[in-house]
Amino acid sequence: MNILVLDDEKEIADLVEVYLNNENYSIYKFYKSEEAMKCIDTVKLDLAILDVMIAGKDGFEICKYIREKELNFPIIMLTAKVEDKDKIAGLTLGADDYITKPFNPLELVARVKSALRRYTKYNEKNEEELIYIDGLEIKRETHQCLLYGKIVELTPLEFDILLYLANNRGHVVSSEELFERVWKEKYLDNNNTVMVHIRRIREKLKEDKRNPKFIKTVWGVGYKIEK
Amino acid sequence: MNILVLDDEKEIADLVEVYLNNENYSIYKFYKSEEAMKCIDTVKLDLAILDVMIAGKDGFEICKYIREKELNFPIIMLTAKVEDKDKIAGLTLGADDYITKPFNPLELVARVKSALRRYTKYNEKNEEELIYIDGLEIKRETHQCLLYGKIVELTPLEFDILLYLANNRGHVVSSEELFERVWKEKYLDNNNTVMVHIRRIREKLKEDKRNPKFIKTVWGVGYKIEK
DNA sequence: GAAAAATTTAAGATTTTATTAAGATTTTCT
DNA sequence: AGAAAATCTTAATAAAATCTTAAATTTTTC
Repeated sequence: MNILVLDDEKEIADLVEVYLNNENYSIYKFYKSEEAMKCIDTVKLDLAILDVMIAGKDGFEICKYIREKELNFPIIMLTAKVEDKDKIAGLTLGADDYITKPFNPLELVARVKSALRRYTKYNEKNEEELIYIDGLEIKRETHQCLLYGKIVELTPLEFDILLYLANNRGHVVSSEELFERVWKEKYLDNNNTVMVHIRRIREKLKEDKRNPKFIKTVWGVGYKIEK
Repeated sequence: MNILVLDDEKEIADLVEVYLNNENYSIYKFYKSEEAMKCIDTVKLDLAILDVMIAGKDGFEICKYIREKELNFPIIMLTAKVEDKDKIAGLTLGADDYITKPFNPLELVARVKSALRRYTKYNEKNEEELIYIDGLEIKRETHQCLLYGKIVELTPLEFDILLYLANNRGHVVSSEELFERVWKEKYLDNNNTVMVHIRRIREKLKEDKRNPKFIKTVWGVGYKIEK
């Protein structure tokens, strides 16, 4: 697997290289966007990790450039931690995933693997634009959710939580994992906000309290949606 | 759990020590990086808390040194308050988490716990996905257990116990070992809680009381699952 | 058959999850 | 910008499930 890494902070690019090399990926590492562009044109890449803020062409532009060549190419963006989530959302538009600095290298590795898996899967079948689970439709693109054909109005966080569970159906997801994936922040103790959201989602999905059909509780572990 | 604390501000190192001691961690506290390095070489540590700015070798270098020895070792960095978040990103590179001074000691404790949790989880990851024993399926990821294709509802401790026995199938495991591995606490005398759990597992696995098929009693020694 | 070890039982303690509602924050609308 | 509406977080309480304990019982060993 060939992975492009672009970051003008040398330390970060180097670190990423070390960790990904360790997983036996081939790394094409650049500190300047011009060089990266050249690489994009000449090498058969499998994934790109781009710093959003970079001199010259920024990550966003490069992302666009790659997407023009291949629509579903997996791209992970690196961003500095910013309070304004919308700003991040805007900047990382078009990326498959983004990671805020400073990040745990292991998390990066995990996400790289996940993005590659998704990509491979996509090229085999069609990446699930629409998830259908027993009467429940979740449309990723339009951020819509239908229950037996009727629209269920979910708030943004509710939608993200449901989507994450649905994407991982068959697996148990802990509150901690859910929080860190959806909120993209560290989970600290005594935080039952995930639980409250789960409750609201269940309510909106008209779940039977005693025996929920979609989101099941796995005691002591987390939540899951059955396969 | 052994935790290394390195900060040249004596007050801070001492404060961290007090709070972590209170959580029953063993603290190796140093004000100078040279001494800390010696400790790293000689003690089996579980986590390191490093001040970024420190005379001699700085936190970043020590971090690198530790990572060379063990790639995924959990490291938390302490940094002075800096406006530029990118700068922090660079400085704390390679750490799993960072905390800016001044910090709330309770938050530090929470982050320490979180980092240790993640580390333990990571180390558990590289085990068998699915264990199949003569009609019994144990799925680690989904925390599910099937008996002849039918779901057996196990509680968290029950699942962990069964998994431990299954991972060590062919070997006899004493109650004491089971307790210390599953509960991660010291086993004290007159403690038959393991036994009670074994009983409930056997019940759920529909074991023949006289001649259990899965979990066998090895008299005077412990329990085992045949290979 | 007696002693040691293992099992069973069930009640009370503890932990985890669910619910609720109020207050804080963010977004939308004018 | 300011008000209104929607959304999110927090904290307190309730409910449910699980875990521990201790005593009574059975099984195994010698």
